[in-house]
Amino acid sequence: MALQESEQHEAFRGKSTHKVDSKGRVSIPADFRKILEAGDSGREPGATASAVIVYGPPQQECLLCYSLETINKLDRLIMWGNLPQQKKRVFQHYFITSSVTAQLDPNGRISMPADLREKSRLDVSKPARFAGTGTHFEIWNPALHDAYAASIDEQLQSLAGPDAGSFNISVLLDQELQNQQSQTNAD
Amino acid sequence: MALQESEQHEAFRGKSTHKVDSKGRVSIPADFRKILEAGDSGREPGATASAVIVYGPPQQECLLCYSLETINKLDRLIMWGNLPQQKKRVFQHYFITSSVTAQLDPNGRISMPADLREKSRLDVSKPARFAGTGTHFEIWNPALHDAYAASIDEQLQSLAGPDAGSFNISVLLDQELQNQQSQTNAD
DNA sequence: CTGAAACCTATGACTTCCCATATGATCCCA
DNA sequence: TGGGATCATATGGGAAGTCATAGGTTTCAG
Repeated sequence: MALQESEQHEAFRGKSTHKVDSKGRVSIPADFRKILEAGDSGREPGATASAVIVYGPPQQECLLCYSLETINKLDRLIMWGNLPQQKKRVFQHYFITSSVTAQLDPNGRISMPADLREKSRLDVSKPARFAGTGTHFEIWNPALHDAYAASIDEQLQSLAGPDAGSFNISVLLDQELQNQQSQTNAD
Repeated sequence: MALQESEQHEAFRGKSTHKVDSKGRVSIPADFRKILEAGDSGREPGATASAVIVYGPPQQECLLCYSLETINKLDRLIMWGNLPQQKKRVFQHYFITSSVTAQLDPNGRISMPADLREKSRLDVSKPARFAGTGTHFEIWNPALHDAYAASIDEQLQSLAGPDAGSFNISVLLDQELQNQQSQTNAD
């Protein structure tokens, strides 16, 4: 796989909530900003960093934000990679056609025009939730993201099993690591 | 007498209690700190180490703390590993989205913002319990950790059986080791 | 002439940085 | 062996800086 650990900058991690102001602008969390800056090294000295915002499919009511570095890798994979035609066309449509490049203003904000706000169900003068997911981060309507988080909690319950009295999520993860380990050893 | 002196600083071990100060900062136990430093080898010379704090699921009222080295392994597993979609989403949500990177201050403290303190039911100017659990360590409200310890005692009773007058936990472990042994031999 | 977008500055809240002090453990030398 | 010196650690607080947010002003297109 092309996106590998070697050149990987720090991952987008953590979540926070920021208000969309009356003009539709919103601050990017400072630590995300730093990753975007590191991933846009070719910009003019003194210029602010850019990010690429992907609208995503209709069912998914949030925006996906990538650093330039990461989106360039994806672009290359989509354009020149050895993908099946159908996947290629789908990825092309979402990651290239249905996306915009947004440059941060000097205060570290991006301005979200009406269609972007509509897509993510965000309103002027209302809060927006930023959620880091490693390779990229997402912008959500806080209520929708809370609902998503609740569904994750339920899924965790079912993964943990019925007899999990005071179970610990790291136990699940340790199990998974053991599986990987034994698979690797079996190879 | 020394057990296995060679790789002693691999595992987080032991417990201790430190006060959260009026600004929400708390000292990391010195031996945990050393492990975090060893697990953050890529940092600038002279810079302090970082750790990643995971909020964990709602039922679990404590914080999970990982070294960068360990969390990077987890990140890679989650982002590019061959996990079932559901597990991938659950782990991504907890270990990446519901986590923060915390850099230690020059005195070896981390600062816990209000939401972190809320999650772990810790208060400003009150003590916090640190508990090493091998791969990571946990930060607890001392009273909750005492309750947890009591529940472990009960579980031990039920494992030991009703006739356990003056029984010893090492007996249980020895049984387990025997099981492992005979399984290995059977292969 | 109007509305949207870009630009600049200001401010309060909060976080980080730096230095100071207390307390205990370890070491060393008489 | 005792007693002081030295170091590591835990804790406290003031000052400086960062960040999110709120304005206002300018620019340009339609």
